[in-house]
Amino acid sequence: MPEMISEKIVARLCLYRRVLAELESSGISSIFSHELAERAGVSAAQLRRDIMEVGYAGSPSKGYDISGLQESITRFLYGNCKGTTSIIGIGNIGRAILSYIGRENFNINVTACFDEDRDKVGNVFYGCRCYNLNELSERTKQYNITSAILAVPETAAQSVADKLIESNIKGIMNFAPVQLKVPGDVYVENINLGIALEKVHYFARGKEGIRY
Amino acid sequence: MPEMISEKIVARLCLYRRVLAELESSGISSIFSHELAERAGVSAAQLRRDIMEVGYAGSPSKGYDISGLQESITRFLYGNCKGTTSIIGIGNIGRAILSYIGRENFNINVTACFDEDRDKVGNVFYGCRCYNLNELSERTKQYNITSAILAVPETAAQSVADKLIESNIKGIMNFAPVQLKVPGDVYVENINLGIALEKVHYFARGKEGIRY
DNA sequence: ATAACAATGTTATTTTAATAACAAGCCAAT
DNA sequence: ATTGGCTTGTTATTAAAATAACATTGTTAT
Repeated sequence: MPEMISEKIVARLCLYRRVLAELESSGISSIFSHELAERAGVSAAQLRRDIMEVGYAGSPSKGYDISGLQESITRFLYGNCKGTTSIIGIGNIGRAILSYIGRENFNINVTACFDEDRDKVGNVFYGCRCYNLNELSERTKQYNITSAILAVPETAAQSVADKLIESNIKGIMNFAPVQLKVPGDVYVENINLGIALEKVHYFARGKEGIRY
Repeated sequence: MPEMISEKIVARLCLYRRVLAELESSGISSIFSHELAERAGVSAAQLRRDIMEVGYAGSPSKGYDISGLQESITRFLYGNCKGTTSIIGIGNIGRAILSYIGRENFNINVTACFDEDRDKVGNVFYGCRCYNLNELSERTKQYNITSAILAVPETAAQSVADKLIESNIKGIMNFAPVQLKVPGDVYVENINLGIALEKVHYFARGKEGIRY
């Protein structure tokens, strides 16, 4: 990957890829920028500018070839390597995301999951074996896992993150409402559902000047 | 609320409020902008600019009064009305967020939840009674609910959203990977966990030029 | 063949967000 | 008392993102 691209563009490329996959399975073979843009909920200009980044060329008459563009975006996002990740903490959120990822196809495989609850260790959740948390480093290296989904309680988040980083993980999807301290080469995506809900409430109240 | 503020600022204000609540419960009474900023993971300049929006004034010598600032942000975000929301779909994600919201205190109360599974209807999940989905409009109006958490399967998302809008809901937190079509006065916050995971994978791979 | 059209790829402009800069204010130390 | 060194609140600057504009290209119809 030559140079890094902005988070927003990456997120939208993932979105386009998903829309393209749906379109492909419905039998369409090509699509114009404005149509694809509408389905993705973005403007046509923005979509074209994003696709410029991956370097795929459509045709002025046919638009974009769906399978070709899809493949091109996939190569851009994933290169040669397929994704391997793990989930730490098989509580409500851990299980929710596991069921979600298992169902859909993201080119990302949840290779292992971890918990310290003895009732969970050894079981298989949605096709994914649960290991004891104290095997975290060992298994992470063994399976060459490079990112992790952190779904442990707030109090444990930083110490587990530290172990992950020791095990050479470079990306963390963090569900704990804590600002993790990580080295500069580790990417953290914070998912804070509480804050998202507060946002919804704020704009539900205020949009269009509605008062109650 | 005089005029609308950007989504990003709102999200950060929610974050500050949470950090302030933690600080308050640990007995500290005032804090400087750079300290609060560090705990929230933002720059001091940005924090001060954000706080400017809510119109709270700190002191150059003491910094911000923690309870005062907290109260001020709360009033800005919530006004006089406390939040009432509902969850539609008590599957894995629905339960996860319900347990999450129940545990923490966001000034937002999950007043009702809905599902069409007869085994769930009538039960109480994390303190929240589950109603039949066909009572959605009725209950939403009855309890004066103004936002909703949409955690139903992709295929049902749009039709449920339509019912919500009919019931006068103005904010939706949408977990379904679909671009909902809603009127302009309805705010939608899309939570797409699959895309978030793909982002993590991309940056885990690319940051600092690491290749494998 | 060629003119007209429509969509692309890319550059230019505008808008928005983040950073930095700095005057004003307050306290402590002298 | 007054200077110095902090902070804050706000304005100015820079950077980033989104939008719009447009020249180019390929296709279709005449």
